[in-house]
Amino acid sequence: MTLKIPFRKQQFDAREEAILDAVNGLLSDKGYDLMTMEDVAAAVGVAKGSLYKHFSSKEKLAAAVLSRLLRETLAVLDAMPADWPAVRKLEEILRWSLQHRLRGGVPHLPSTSRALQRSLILNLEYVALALRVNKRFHTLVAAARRAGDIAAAVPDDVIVYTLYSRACDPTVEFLVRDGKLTHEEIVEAMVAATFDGFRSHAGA
Amino acid sequence: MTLKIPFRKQQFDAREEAILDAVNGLLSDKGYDLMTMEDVAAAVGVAKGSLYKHFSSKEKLAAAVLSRLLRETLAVLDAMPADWPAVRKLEEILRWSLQHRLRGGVPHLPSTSRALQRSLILNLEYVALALRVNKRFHTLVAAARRAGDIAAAVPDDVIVYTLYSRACDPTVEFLVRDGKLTHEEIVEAMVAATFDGFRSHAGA
DNA sequence: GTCTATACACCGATAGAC
DNA sequence: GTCTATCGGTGTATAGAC
Repeated sequence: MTLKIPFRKQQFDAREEAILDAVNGLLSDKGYDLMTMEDVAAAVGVAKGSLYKHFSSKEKLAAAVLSRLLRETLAVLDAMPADWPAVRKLEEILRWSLQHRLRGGVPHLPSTSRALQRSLILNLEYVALALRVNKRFHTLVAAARRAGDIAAAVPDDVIVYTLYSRACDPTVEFLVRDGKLTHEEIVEAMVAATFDGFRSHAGA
Repeated sequence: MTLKIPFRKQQFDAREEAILDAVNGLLSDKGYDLMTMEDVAAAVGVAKGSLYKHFSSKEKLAAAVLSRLLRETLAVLDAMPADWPAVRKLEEILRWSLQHRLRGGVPHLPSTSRALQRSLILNLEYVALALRVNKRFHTLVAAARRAGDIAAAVPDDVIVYTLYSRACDPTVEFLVRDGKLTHEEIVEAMVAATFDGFRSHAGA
């Protein structure tokens, strides 16, 4: 059997990727509510109506982008050396999230828009991926706690949710806007603040 | 001279307060973009058009609510015992923010809506208040650092911005929704996570 | 000053020509 | 499958009666 892929199909897939990339940028820039289908069409360079031949709704479009992000996250987790301590893995996943966002990626949490949140719950693919990511995070936190690396005062749920929240923390935007710190310094400062806190632990 | 305030004026002011309270609730619930003037009118119990006799636009309305919140914040800062260490004051202001939000208050940061952000920059009263609050925060952080209570790895800006961000951290909503922790436990866990971090500092 | 009614703009989604 | 044109719905803000 021949595996040749028709040219038209290739072109279609390429355009679909371009659409996802455009939505990625717009989503991280203006957010879901303020992003219009016309914005997307203009960014890709096609007519508004044509978008609906690829994605049947604005919600499906956003879900596709966020699902892609979750798959990337799982891939990053899989690529981590098995001998790293769990707490190190948690640190690295936060570091990756922040770096990814500074490169123009979408944050994990779509919590900025109630409308988007509600539609995502109905999206089977997204929910399945989100559950897998969430399970991986919880497993890591539990392992880190068994190893004695996690503070007793901070419950597991707080840690996992905070990891998501940090990925869309507006602090990043403000620091970038100020321009006093490099992207790398921003990432390291936020990782340090998250894992070791504001307080100095030098003295007693 | 008589200081009697006309009845009509009292009624007008009372209604204005009611409007601000309604917007406060809606803003913390659906956010700026999804909140419509009809929502506000329905919550207050007046017609949509009547709102514009009090506030000339939706943006002014939101700015009024957020300005009121900033004034409250300044009042809380003023009410703190002068002999508290600066780091203690920072901790308390975060604690107050989280408690205030759990009681139904609006988060400080309008960072969820680009549209709101842009209009606030043009609002003189709001900007002036925001600058005052920001200055107070920076002064406290500088004092805490001089006292040796702040980690060297975390710049002042990161601390101040994070204090704002924490006040509207979606982690709070998720923890409330899960229902495993009481409001008080949520506040303490987040304060602990923010100031002492995830990592256990028990061992070496 | 509060109401009803409406002007005006925008957006998501669809229809139909090519 | 991509375009142009448009429908239906919604939201801010205003006009005008009372």
